Amino acid sequence: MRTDSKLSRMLHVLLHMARNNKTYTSDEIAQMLVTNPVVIRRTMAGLKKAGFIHSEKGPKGGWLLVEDLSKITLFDIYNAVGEPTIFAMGNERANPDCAVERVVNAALDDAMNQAQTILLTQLKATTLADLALGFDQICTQESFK
Amino acid sequence: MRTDSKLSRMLHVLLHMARNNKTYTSDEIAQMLVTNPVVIRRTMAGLKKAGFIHSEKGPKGGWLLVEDLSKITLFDIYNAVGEPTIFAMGNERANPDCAVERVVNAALDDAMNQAQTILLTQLKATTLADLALGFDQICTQESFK
DNA sequence: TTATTTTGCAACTTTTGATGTTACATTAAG
DNA sequence: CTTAATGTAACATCAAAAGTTGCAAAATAA
Repeated sequence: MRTDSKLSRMLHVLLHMARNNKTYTSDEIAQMLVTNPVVIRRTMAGLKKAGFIHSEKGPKGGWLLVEDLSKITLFDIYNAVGEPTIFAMGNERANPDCAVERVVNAALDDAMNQAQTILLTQLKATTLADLALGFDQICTQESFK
Repeated sequence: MRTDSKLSRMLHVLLHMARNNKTYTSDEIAQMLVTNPVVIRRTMAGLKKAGFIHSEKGPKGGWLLVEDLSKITLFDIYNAVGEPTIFAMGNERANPDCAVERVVNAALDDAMNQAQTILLTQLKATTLADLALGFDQICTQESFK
């Protein structure tokens, strides 16, 4: 499969939404991310369900950020987009008959669990406000580009 | 794509090879892993190049482990099978024009790099001998199964 | 030297999950 | 009522891992 970029993309979108504080249509966002508006709706549905954004149908409709950036962690977004699979490698079978394979599985699972814990801990420790701050430090003015 | 299981599979094979200390044909190994002998040859070619195993053509040929388990780490095998991609998620573009996206990328890269470091450190810290020992502790006798 | 067994490997096919696309229903503004 | 949006189902595409097929090369044994 391809690399899952839903988390990355949604962070990108949310930071833009926060900066410009306006409603965006799926088409605008799709152009920004160089993709399709349906993909945007599909992914942003999760953010809506989580209560971070709001959507409105009809003319003048679109998407609007309704939560404070400081209250949203990267982990929250990871969750909101469906907790995508983290690893591209892993064990062949979950519950093998072979005892040798079980030992191998346990070793790899252990290493991967440690890595996953670090990753999720990092995501939990970072808010969108942190990212916005980082942005302000490297760039004064920039719209969608 | 599917989850890469080359590391897992090769660990499984090598532990069996060490236990029984004989040559195995690709067909035997393929049956053990429930796959195709060509897939086995393809993957084990990396282990051969790394010097962990030896192969012999013709009748009485096959694969033989030629390195001490205590001298092979899980990381060595990870390398030998071509350093498979670790993460199934990640950034959309490597070098985006958009400054917001660069900030997002940096945050995710940082978290993922930390996780990767932990994972590889674990793999480096574990030898096949460690796994064999773990096996002996949970099982007295077991052949391919 | 010939038949057999086995690795080596190129070229293709299949599988699987993310992403992309099309079509149409629904809803709100004017 | 027309237009501009979201909501969603159904299907198409893409990419990477794994699986297959076919055949060359080499080694053994008769």
